[in-house]
Amino acid sequence: MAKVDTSLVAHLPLFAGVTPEAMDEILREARSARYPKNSAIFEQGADAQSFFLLLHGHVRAAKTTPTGEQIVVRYVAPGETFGLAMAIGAARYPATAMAVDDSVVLIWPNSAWPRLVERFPALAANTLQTVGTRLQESHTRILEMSTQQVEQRIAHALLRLAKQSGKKLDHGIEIDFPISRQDIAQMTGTTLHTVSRILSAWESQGLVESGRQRIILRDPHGIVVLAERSPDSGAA
Amino acid sequence: MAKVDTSLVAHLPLFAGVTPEAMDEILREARSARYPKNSAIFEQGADAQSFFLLLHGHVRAAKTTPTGEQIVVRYVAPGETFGLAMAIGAARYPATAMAVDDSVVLIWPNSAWPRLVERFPALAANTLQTVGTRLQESHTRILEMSTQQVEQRIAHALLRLAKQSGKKLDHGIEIDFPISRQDIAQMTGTTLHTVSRILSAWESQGLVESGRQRIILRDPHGIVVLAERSPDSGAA
DNA sequence: GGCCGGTTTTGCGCTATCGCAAACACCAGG
DNA sequence: CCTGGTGTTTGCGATAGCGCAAAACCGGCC
Repeated sequence: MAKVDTSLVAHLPLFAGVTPEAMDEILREARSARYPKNSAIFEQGADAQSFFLLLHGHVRAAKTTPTGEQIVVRYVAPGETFGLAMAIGAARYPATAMAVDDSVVLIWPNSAWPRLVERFPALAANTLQTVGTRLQESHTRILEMSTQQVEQRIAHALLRLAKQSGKKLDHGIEIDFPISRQDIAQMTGTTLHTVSRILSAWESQGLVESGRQRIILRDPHGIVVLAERSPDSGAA
Repeated sequence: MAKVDTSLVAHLPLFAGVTPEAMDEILREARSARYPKNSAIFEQGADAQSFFLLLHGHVRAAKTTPTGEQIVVRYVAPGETFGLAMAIGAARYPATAMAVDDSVVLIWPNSAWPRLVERFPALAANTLQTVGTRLQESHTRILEMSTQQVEQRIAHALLRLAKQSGKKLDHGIEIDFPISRQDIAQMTGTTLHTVSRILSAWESQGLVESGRQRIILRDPHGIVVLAERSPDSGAA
């Protein structure tokens, strides 16, 4: 089994307050694995047997309805945990995780969690913090879906993606993994058609530049303005 | 300070795995307080100084936008915790909590949390579980808002309220606290007008009976059917 | 270098739902 | 018993965004 370099992950929020020796012990329980682009890491409804820490790449967590519609729960960036089903008391994964880029993850068996938490209570506290933050983000998303129109929701979604996984360019910010109109629609509760229309409009205003599964925010500040615009103060 | 009876709260999920002596110690750090109907317990944005456990009554947690719109994050039922801002690493309350009925709560100062968690690690684990469950519920809500129409969302919302806080009647289930059309609108991302129209329609079909801040599900199963109906399979 | 499949764009009608406004009902208080 | 006020019902446009369908595009692969 590949040895994981402690220094690469010790600074992550998950391990705040954990000593280097403890890190060794924690990492000894993990194995690492590589998932190629577009491969599934786990499926919604499957027995939750492991939890994960993303080292490289990007992972999309999506939830599917009985009728087949999907929403994107979130995009996982390097350094973030995912698949914490058992930590929160679920026997099955509530969503599907798929690598949207070639990705490398650390994998712990669920059985290790109770032992780790007992030896390193900071892990539970850190995880609680993380999950709490995600809960708040979910509430914010609900608030947006309830009170804002599609254009504003898309603006917020892109800004968040840019902050989380944006690559600074000379002029603008590029979202650093492949993302389609459909994906954005599934993040904002709309359809790919509407997303396409809005991005086209933005492109003609010089706010963004985009193509096949690729988006560059050319005028982030202009998009912030859009995002905060009240529903009626529309354009001419 | 009023002494809290251990036996009343020891069975709650929050205290799973905590010994009776430990319970004493935990409860010694709390005080209890009574909030009359329609009084605020804490306000969104205020310094988070305490966390809460609801003993009696019902509390509404709501989030407000800069422009004044509100959504209901959740209704808190007896036995549930709320205002856990600090446990999840927030310095300020992300929502406003208001008693919708005369309510009694236990209050711990935030400063007690680190100490309690250190002495009773089960608390952190239990809280993680709770927060995780709420996170999943939030995702479900986002999924519903993204994929279902208003009527189905209202159906789901009422069914959840009935499960959480329903009082069984001879014929039907009554939601056991005052709730307005506006409240339901704020739970489902619609307007009180639309809620009113839909409830009126349901009433004429004998599915519900409702009045001023009062709702009785007369045919819960019929509402389940509505909730699960696919978007197009509409009525005649 | 041409072909294939997924992605994006765009037109067009449709409708669920909003938004406003007015009329009502009901409970609480005096 | 009357009255004020909050919550509810309902009518009637207005419209944002959906849904379908078709065409254009783009990139990688053979």
